[in-house]
Formats: sequence, structure tokens, C-alpha cells
Amino acid sequence: MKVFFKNDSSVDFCPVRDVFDRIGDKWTVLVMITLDQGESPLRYHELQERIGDVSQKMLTATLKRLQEDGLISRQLYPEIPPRVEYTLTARGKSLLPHLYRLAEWASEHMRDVKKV
Amino acid sequence: MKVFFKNDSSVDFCPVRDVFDRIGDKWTVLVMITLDQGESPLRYHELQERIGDVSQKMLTATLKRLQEDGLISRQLYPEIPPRVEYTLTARGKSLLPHLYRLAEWASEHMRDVKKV
DNA sequence: CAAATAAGGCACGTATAGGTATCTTACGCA
DNA sequence: TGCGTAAGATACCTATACGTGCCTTATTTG
Repeated sequence: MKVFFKNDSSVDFCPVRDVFDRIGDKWTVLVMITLDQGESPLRYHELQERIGDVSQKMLTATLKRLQEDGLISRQLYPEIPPRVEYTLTARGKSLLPHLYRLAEWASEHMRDVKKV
Repeated sequence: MKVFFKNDSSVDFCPVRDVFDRIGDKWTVLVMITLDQGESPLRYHELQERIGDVSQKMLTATLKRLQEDGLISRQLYPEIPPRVEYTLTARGKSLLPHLYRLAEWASEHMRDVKKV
């Protein structure tokens, strides 16, 4: 498998690098898992409350980017006040098992590993 | 499975958050995979060349942290000039399959996902 | 008429991750 | 006598990820 080298002559196609550049930020994975654990669609403020310590600015930015990438979908109900519901797309769901496996690994090993 | 909430009353134990805080930086995963793909121990400069665009400062810092966390081991041969070899530990190796699965997912999906 | 409500937008400030450039050590070799 | 070599250390600088605080909109309710 071709995994990552930037200086690999043939490519600027480096899966490992790409995926960690994309989801390695502070909130993306958390938002995806929160959506997965909620009973399907979650509204903006529900997400904010469940995650707890995410700022409004970062939650907005994270949701926007996830949507642009086709990992979540955004449904706007033009009521007053507005209602917006977020759901994982099929592509988003397809990523989750891998994240959970990492979480399992972490459960078993992170206690011994230095906290950030 | 308890995955992540910081405001979960019982814990400051949030596997997903922990593991991404730890390996979500720019170089950690790359170093681990480079070690895995090399024929076992790799020397400092070999790592630097294979990765290609890592700075000396960041490679040193990344290796040091990986070693502190028991994910790689460092063998110093006190010759002149010095020789240092890095290897994955058992714990380090146990993390790799999960990283490869993420890479596979990325191979299939990242082309459609916006690049950083 | 004022307040509340949901989902943000926007300006500003800071902390830190990461890059660059220079220095060190101890020896063999020309 | 001075250069090359491997593995870093250290000081300095910058870019950006992230946080904070205030503003907006359109309607309903007291």
C-alpha cells in the first residue's frame, strides 16, 4: 500500500497525511462521534451542549467544513427562530468504525501514555 | 463504550480525545509508519530522508515524545560519530493496524474530500 | 415595548505548533 | 590544522488554530 511519502516521485497523494491533516484538529472527530451517539439528527445547540467545551466559532467552522466534505448533512428548517439539524452522511458513517477502533486502542493504552 | 465527553461527570478519561490529542500532530503518525515500512531499525538521518520534509527540530521532538510514551525505543551506540537506531515497541506496533485502516479509508474517500 | 429565542457572523487577541539558522561534541583523516 | 560526520541543542521567528465578546435577524410572548 502506498501510504504517505510526499517525496514519492509519483504523487501528492498521501492517505495517512491527508486524513490526519483533515480530521486531526480539535473538534472534527468529536462532532462526528457526538452525532453518532445522539439519536440521529442533532441541532446546533444540542451539539454544543453535549460536547460541552466547544466554542461557538469553532463548532460553526467544524460543522461547515464537515458539510463541505460530505461527511455530515445540514437540514435547515426556515422557522423563526431557525432550526437546523445535522446528520452523518453515509461517507461520514463509513469513517466511524475506524475512529471507534482508535478509541478502543486508546482505552487500553492511553493511561500509560503521557497526556498532552 | 464511553468515548469522549469532557463534561461526563465521572471522568477526565476520554479515549477519542486523548488519542487524537496525542497523535494528531503533523509528524507522529508519519514517523511510526516510516519505521514500520523500513527494514526494522532506522537511524535518525534515514528517517529524515524518508519522510523528506520534516525539520530536524520536529523530528527530534517527535521521536523524543514517542519514546517517552513507549511507542518507539531508542538505541544509542556510543561511537564517533554517534549512531542511534529507532524501533517500534510492541505498543507502537499495536497501534499501526488502526492507522492503516484509516489510510485505507482515506484512499477511498479523500479525493472527494477537500484538501487542507 | 421589551425580552427571549436559535443559529450563527465578525473582529480581535493569544498561545503554541512548527520552521530556520547557527552551534556543539569527539574523533578520524588529509 | 582544519574539515567532515551523526545526532542532536538552542534561540529566534511566524503562521494559524482557537478562544472571547459583541452583533444580527424575525418572530412570539408578557
